[in-house]
Amino acid sequence: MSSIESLDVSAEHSVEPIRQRRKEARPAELTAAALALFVEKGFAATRLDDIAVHAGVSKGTLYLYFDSKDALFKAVIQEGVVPVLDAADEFMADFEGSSAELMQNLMLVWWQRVGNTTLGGLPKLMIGESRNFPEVAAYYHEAVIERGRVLIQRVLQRGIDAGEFRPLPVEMAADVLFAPVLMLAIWRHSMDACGIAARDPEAYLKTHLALSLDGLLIEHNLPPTPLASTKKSGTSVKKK
Amino acid sequence: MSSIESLDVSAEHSVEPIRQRRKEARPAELTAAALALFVEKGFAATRLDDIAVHAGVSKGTLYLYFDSKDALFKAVIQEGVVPVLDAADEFMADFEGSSAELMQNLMLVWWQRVGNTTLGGLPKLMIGESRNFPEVAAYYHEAVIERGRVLIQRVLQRGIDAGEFRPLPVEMAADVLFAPVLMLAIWRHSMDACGIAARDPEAYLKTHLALSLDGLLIEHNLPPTPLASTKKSGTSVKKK
Amino acid sequence: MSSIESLDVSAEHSVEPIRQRRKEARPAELTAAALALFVEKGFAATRLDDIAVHAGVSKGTLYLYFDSKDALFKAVIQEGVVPVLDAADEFMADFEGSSAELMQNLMLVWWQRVGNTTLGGLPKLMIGESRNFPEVAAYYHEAVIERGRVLIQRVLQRGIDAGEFRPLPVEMAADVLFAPVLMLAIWRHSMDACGIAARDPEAYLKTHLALSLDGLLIEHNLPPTPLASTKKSGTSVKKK
Amino acid sequence: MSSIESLDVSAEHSVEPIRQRRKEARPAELTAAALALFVEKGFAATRLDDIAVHAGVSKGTLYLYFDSKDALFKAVIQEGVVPVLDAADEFMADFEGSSAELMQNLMLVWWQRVGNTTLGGLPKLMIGESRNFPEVAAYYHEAVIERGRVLIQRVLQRGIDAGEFRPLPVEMAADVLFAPVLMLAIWRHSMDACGIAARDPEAYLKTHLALSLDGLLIEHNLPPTPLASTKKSGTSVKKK
DNA sequence: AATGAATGAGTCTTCATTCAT
DNA sequence: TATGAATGAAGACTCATTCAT
Repeated sequence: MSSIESLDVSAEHSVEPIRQRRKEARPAELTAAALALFVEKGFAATRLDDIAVHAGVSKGTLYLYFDSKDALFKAVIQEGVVPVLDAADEFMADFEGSSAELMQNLMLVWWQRVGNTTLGGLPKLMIGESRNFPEVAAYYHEAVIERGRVLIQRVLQRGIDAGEFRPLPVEMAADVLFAPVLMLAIWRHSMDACGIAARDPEAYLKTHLALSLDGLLIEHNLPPTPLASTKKSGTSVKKK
Repeated sequence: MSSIESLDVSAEHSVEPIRQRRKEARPAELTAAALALFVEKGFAATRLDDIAVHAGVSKGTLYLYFDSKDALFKAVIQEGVVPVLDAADEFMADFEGSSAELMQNLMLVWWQRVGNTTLGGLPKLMIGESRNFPEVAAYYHEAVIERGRVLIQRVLQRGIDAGEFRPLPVEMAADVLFAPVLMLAIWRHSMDACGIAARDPEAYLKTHLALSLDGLLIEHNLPPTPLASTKKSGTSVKKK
Repeated sequence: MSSIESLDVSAEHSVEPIRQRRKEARPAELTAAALALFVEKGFAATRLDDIAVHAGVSKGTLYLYFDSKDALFKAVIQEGVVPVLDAADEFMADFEGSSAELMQNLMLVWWQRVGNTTLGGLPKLMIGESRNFPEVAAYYHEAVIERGRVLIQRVLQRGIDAGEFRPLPVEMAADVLFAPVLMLAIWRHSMDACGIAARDPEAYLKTHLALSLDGLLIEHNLPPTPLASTKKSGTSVKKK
Repeated sequence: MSSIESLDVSAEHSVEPIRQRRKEARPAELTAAALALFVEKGFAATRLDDIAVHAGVSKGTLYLYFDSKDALFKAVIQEGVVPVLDAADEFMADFEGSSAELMQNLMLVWWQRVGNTTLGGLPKLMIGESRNFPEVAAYYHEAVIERGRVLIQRVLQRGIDAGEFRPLPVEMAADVLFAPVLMLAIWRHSMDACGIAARDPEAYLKTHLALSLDGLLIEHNLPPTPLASTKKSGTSVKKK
């Protein structure tokens, strides 16, 4: 289901002798180099030569591990996806505390463990290449995006069920809430990288959370009905 | 200052013979075709041949109007930026009503006039190519991003001054607030275009606005102090 | 006999109204511009665009007078050849004086009227393009080179017959004698034109004539037999 | 000073495995093929494809050794210059005999070792391309032409000092004396190559030498003053 | 397993040539 | 007659891919 055409690049985490360790590490070194360059220049503009140099091997060596440039791209995504999934699973196992805190932790942790790492380039990469690699995009969507969405949706539902959050269309709200965090990661690998600095990430995230939790308005005039049905409530008329 | 090398692509809408009309319209036709393909495939993966076919001209014709593929890219951004600036200027001239309504209008109008049009692809394009075209990125940043930011910041400040919005670090908040709208446009030209549908844009924006205005929490415990210092919220009851 | 394929570019020297004068002058203006650029850059490296600009017309106009770039080249050679032939015919009609003076005049006049003018570029041009335009080369050879050779040969024979010059294989000697003059013209359009100055032309020619007439040696030990049969005489052993 | 950008084409004739031998020989094979075609068609009219075929490699291989067509041209000149310099140095080391014989040897050897070989095409090539490659022309001038000139000048001076040659402006005379030899090489690669045969080289050179040494005139009337002032000669009788 | 020389299909770019006006 | 916009075949150059070592 969630496997691209060729999953033969899967990393088998067996316990082999030390001498083999290096050999086994090779593919990961290659995909790491490829990821960095794909994120920087885009898939088409990245030369295999550069990747090889970046990884400290010869160009021919790439073909010992990957059938083609396309296959390398797929492997890059695949390898990048795995740790994200691991991190996601690890999370939310048994969190005690308010849903607001949970939400806050979720975002901060994502930023620290994913967004602010090399993997933070994946969203930019997939955004740029999804139309050129629809199958990979589908895989990424299913394996990462959808899972991430569900995760946030669960947090939202948790808050709603606990009477902490207002009733909301969780599917929509989840996307809206994650967008600023995604943009932070995207920015870091685009504008940011060419001298146009973004806001301070920590403060940015803090603002995002505060805004999301409390909203802009000082005086709220919220109806008890769920948001989905409140057509005109968004621009609620204040008493003035 | 904020103009790339050649700004001579200005379209003077004089009343000339039909054949001249065509000649003058050519560059715009070419950049339109180029924009569509650059957004779809990325700069490097787009062949000039395809652009030419898309525009209904021969390959050589492109070189009558643009010195190189790079120059064409720059022109695409430049041409795309102009209408956005025009729309921005036109906006916020004299709006009567609450700042919340103003904010809502701003986003809806941007979506209808920019995000949901061909120009909506520009953010995706610039995100993907900024590191390959730093000067163009700088121009785009200055001419579009910064102006857009300031616009939102002004709306926020307007609301704060009127006692409608809570005091906020407007610079941060502006970026946070625009991120979901940007992501909507980005999504439309990436995942969306390869079958992975996003949420319904209208509903998505509505949720975003509702969330931004009222926040997630049912019970707000907001201190009168600026947002940056509000750490542990979520327990006490708002006056209502 | 001495016509290239298409001789339809021949200039008809009729006496037409002034308004036509311009029209008639066109081809000559075009070939003049072409000659200058062909000599400067070579045939292949010269763009018709440049020629048109140089001649102050549009590119399309060239095709009103010449069928193709090749045809233009042929016309350039043809036009260049005519005045040279005229000058040659005019010369040597009835010269009174020593053959040495005649030879001297021949060379000086050629330099002044041909070598040192725009036409002086023809040798360089033909040398560079002869293998790409064998027919043109053949025409040029027959119409110019061979006639020039014969001219010099006649001067030599005149001197020999008058007992002024030693008996020599006139065919060989003619070529040898004209080589330095040709090199002077060639140099002027190659090295000379890029800052590497040749010797002063006048002094150079003077040296050439003196050398040709009197030779290097102080003490000559010439046998009365013609040069062709004097195998070892060139390195005549001086008594010492 | 007199080296173009890259002089790293030096061929180190070490004793390496066969495959390495080939790798090292490649650049020379490529420049050899390029020289042949550049001389034949000129730089602009020669296609890299043809050079590749001529050298028995693929088009891409050329780019393994040379950055561009221009770089290949430079290398061709550079490689061609080296053996000429070597031959020149080797020459005139310790020659015993008359200066006339020395001059004769110089010309014959040049013809046999340079003019009549592939390298004989260099003059034609440089004449045709000097204005398109001024820096290369400057290098060629300094490294080859100027050195050749000096060589001949030294021979002339040697003869003058020994009382064998008349006092002459050696700089002028050297150029004049070498011109016919150069023309012989130029001719061989231009007219000659398209069916218009030149004179027999050996006989041509012999005539050149005889003429240069003894002059045309039977009766010399040479004043003891330097050649530059001998205007009207040809009447009085030499002592014998 | 690793290399890097060699390949050639693919892309950008140029420019001789055409043609509607 | 003259123009210059448009064309497309041709050529320089790149780079993913192969393969002998």
